[in-house]
Amino acid sequence: MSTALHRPSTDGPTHRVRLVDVAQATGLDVSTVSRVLNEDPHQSVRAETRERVRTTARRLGYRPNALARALKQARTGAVAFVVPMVRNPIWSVVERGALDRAAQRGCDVLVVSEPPDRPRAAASYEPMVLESRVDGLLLATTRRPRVRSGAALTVPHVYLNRRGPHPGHDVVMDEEAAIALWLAEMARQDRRDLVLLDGPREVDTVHRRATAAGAASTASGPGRIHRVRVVHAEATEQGGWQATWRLLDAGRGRAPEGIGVGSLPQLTGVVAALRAAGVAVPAGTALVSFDDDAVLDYLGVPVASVAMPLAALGAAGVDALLDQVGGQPPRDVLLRTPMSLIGHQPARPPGRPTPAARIA
Amino acid sequence: MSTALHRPSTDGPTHRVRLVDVAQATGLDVSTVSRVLNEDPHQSVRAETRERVRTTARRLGYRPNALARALKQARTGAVAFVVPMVRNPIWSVVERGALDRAAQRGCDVLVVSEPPDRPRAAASYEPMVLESRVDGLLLATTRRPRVRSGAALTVPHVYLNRRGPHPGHDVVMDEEAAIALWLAEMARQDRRDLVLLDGPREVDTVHRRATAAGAASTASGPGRIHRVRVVHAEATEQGGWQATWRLLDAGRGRAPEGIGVGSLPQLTGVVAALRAAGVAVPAGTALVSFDDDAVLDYLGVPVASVAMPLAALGAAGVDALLDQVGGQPPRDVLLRTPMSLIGHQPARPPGRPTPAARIA
DNA sequence: CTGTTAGCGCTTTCAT
DNA sequence: ATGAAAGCGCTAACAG
Repeated sequence: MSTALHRPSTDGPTHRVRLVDVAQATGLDVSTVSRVLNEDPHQSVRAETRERVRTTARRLGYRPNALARALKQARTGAVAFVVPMVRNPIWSVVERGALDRAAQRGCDVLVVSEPPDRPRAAASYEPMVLESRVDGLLLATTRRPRVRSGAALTVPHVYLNRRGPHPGHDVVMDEEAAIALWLAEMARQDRRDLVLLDGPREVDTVHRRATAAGAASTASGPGRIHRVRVVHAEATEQGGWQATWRLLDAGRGRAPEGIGVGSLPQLTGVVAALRAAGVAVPAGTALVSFDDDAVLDYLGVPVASVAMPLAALGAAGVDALLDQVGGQPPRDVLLRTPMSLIGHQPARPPGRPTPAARIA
Repeated sequence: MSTALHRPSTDGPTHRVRLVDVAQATGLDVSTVSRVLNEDPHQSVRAETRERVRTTARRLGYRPNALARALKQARTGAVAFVVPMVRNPIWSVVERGALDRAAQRGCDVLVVSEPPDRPRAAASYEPMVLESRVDGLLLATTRRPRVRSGAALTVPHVYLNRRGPHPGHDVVMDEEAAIALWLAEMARQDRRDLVLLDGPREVDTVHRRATAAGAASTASGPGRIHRVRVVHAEATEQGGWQATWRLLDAGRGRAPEGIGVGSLPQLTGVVAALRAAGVAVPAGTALVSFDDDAVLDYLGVPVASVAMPLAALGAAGVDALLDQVGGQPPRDVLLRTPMSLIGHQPARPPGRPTPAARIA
């Protein structure tokens, strides 16, 4: 009794409230209650009844059992988003875009993180669908899906930010345009000895950027880039650090006039190495990051970045996947969102005159 | 026919394989098949039958329907891990620890990311359990659970790395010990003017570190720290940057002898500010991070870090939660894993003599 | 050792 | 406008 005093009238349910409980409380049949609560379009229910059901359900704190509903409807209303568990912050932006779009479309997203040291084949996630845990797969696996890796997946799926072994399931951004943007800016600055420093070739985005950069390198001519070397390294601070030193050694201390960097952790390593080697940025070497992030303002040197449409990528992936789940034939998606090069100046001490103000 | 030629004999199922399909194929009853496949301890099934079932199930590619099983057993075998969607990489380590332990205990983890700009109350995740999506909640919400925020959750749950409004549900690390470790080292180096630069007070870990630091500050005496100021700022690069400049302004250019930094993004901002201000690290100001990460080797200056038992935290959270789900009474957990202070020297150019080698 | 049966909570067709 | 009943795929108590 003393405890009861402290409890609200809508008491925490010892056993969960089921549809039948609502039916009982209102004196109606479960089917009627179900129709009301699901706002069945074919319904013809008296407004008074409808109100009574709604009120009672709310009072009892009724929550539909997702399991039973999914079992009956043969659809879970959820998709899995397989994402590499990396320190690179870009994925949280993609995830955010996917979550928001999925919420709009009344669907849950289960994020499945894949440890990079234990990469799994895309097919190993198929059981999640076969076991009715989710309706489809949004695949951004660490390991690049190999063309010859056997049969296509038999469940609804989309490869996000990478191309799968078979056409019709890829949602990707325009990496070639990103490379072109970088090269155009370098050409404008009359920088001709360039390096693309990126992750392992096995990553599909890297592969596409490297191919685009290589093609640009061979297509020399008036006003064209003369030389773009592609360097692969681990997508870590250490990878960027070591690769930069290798470049400096190979150039006998002469740094490339421009480096495009494929990932944020690598960029940290590159900046550290150039600073340690005494290379001026951007005077000696101009840096461009293919990821955009708040940290770019705090590297101590000016860098530019290509702002890729990451949130749109996540949203497009959800759209493509849910369309497949809904029975539409799969299709490839190339995001053509216009991109731009963003300059990042090192942050300035607050409350102090900026250089511009000083001049004025 | 031409397509059939290219398909393996274990064809992709147009309709999923159910238990009844396996039963039919073996000529047995579904209950028998179920017993075999679940390795029912009470089972007494002929070894030959058992083998036949297993073989057939594998051949047909049978996968149990998780929905039906969970519905019947009134248990999903999954827990939700609510984690702030932040750029701080520590959470991926916690997550990893949780995932591994959950896998050991035959349980799935659904990661639910909470956008920091849309913080939600812990109670808003209760429906996930009431709707039978998961069996329990591992809560690392952005917003600190307030003591007066109403009734306790009625479902199995654990607050991870923060304390909840009611005792018995907290799994936390020893933040006080971390602060003590830092202060002891500063005392050893005879540094007496110290600052703890940390996140917003609303974050429980911050609250506990700030309290511990404040207590140490008042307890002065022979060999004790004389002064520890606590400064709160956003847990971003910008937060660390701005707070550092405020400190420098307040000290008329004199930097604190030591700064303890609560989060990695803040540390980046602090290092950038000290570099811009020309403060020598560690000679003028010694930096200690309460997060450990690979990036610490690439900041260009020596820093130390307190290695917190993050993976163990995730594992302990899963243990505590699954015990609750299993019917045991909830309990608080304080991780007493011994911690140590780790020194990070800036990375050195590869293939060049280290200072030690140069001396030798 | 194996089969029969009931039922988890819900949706949906059909009947009234 | 509402109720009755079947059934989603599985497990577990009970029969044989």
